[in-house]
Amino acid sequence: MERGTRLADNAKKPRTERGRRTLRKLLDAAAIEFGEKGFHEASVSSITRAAGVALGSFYTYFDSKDAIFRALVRDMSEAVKEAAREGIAGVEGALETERSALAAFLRFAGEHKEIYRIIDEAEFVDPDSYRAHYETVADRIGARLAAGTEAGELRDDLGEAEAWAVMGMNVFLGLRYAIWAKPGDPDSDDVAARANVLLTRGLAADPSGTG
Amino acid sequence: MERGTRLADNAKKPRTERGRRTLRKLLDAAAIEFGEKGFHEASVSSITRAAGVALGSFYTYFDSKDAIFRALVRDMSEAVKEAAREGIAGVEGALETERSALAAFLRFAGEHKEIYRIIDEAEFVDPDSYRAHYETVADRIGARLAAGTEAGELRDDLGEAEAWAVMGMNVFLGLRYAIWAKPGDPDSDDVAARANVLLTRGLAADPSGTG
DNA sequence: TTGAAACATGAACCAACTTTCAAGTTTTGT
DNA sequence: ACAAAACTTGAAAGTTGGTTCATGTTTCAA
Repeated sequence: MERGTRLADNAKKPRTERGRRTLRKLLDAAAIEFGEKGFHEASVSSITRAAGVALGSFYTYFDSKDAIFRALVRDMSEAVKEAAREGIAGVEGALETERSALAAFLRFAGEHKEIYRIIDEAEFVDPDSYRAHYETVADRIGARLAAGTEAGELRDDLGEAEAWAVMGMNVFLGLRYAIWAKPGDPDSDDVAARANVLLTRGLAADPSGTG
Repeated sequence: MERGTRLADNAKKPRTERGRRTLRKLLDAAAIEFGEKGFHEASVSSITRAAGVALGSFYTYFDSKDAIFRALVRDMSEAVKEAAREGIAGVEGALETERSALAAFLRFAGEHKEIYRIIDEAEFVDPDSYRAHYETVADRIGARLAAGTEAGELRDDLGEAEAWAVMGMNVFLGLRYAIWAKPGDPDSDDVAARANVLLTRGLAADPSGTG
């Protein structure tokens, strides 16, 4: 999809430069407000106040509070996927690819904590987008796993379940180590490395060490 | 499952039998309403209507809409843990235990879809309970993994990250195969078995099969 | 039986928001 | 320069739904 168009589905496209600036200010303010307060606590007036725009102007660009939220969910969903895409560019090997994707996602989540909350709250405000987001991500992971199988690097009995398992692992490691990071926690690369050992060898002890 | 006692923290304890019946009706109705509509869409009056109780009676038992939601979150969090606990009772072996726990969780989630939504929405309505829920579950999984290490069955370098990874896997498999179940999907035992192979051996192809 | 406490009731109160609107200002094309 | 279109503005309309309250009924112990 083209660059500026993504958000335009629900937004009434501005026709002047001034309009584009105002729209951008509203979207940026909304991302922060929704991220900090959640959908219901954030108000249209708090968004326009933060954006430095009159309350009424909001409705020049969006039909409703729901509409701007939906626009943001789609935008953030794209941003997450883009971050992972960039994180694996040029990486060789299926397992290495998964490691890089997770490390990139963890870094991205740490820098954009609001994205987590916005996508999570979409479960209630915009269920279709929420579901579409995770199904799309799972499909992408599934495709990567299939490529790894094709290359002989991964087992040949992998499917949708494994893709969802990997995604869940990644999301919860992000929740714990990016969103709820504590002092002394391992960094993104450490966490990604540990997860990668799990994906590579599993949890079982080496057969040789059995006693 | 048995509710009532644990909830009394936020509930104003009824002193008569009639009071206990009314409280129970409100809690059961609230679980259904919150599960179907989410916190903000559900209203106190919809809850009392569903419970067959007058609007004003609600405030005889709860200080606010938030209070009854918090009571439910704690109750459901307990119920999830209890389901997993029952599912692993008497099971031998660390990997078998994880398999049984996941299978039990998947069955439970399928039968109580409202629990998923209520715990998810706690992220916004009652963040402390939300966090407490996942930290407690992760601790439990971590303890099981440590026991597996002690028994020589699991690797000796497992820690918090692996516990969160396992939890994330389980939660997302529940989302996909219990909450968003589709016709033709594998059943709980199949999904748990596939996840268990991942936990046991990982995703990598057998070295012998390399070509 | 009787009085006090517990409980039930639903209309009304009230605060918080979303959305609309009529009146102004700025931008753009000609 | 001029008019039409785009955009801005904030007060107020309109809604929604949580919470309160005065009044009535039921329960329970003495």
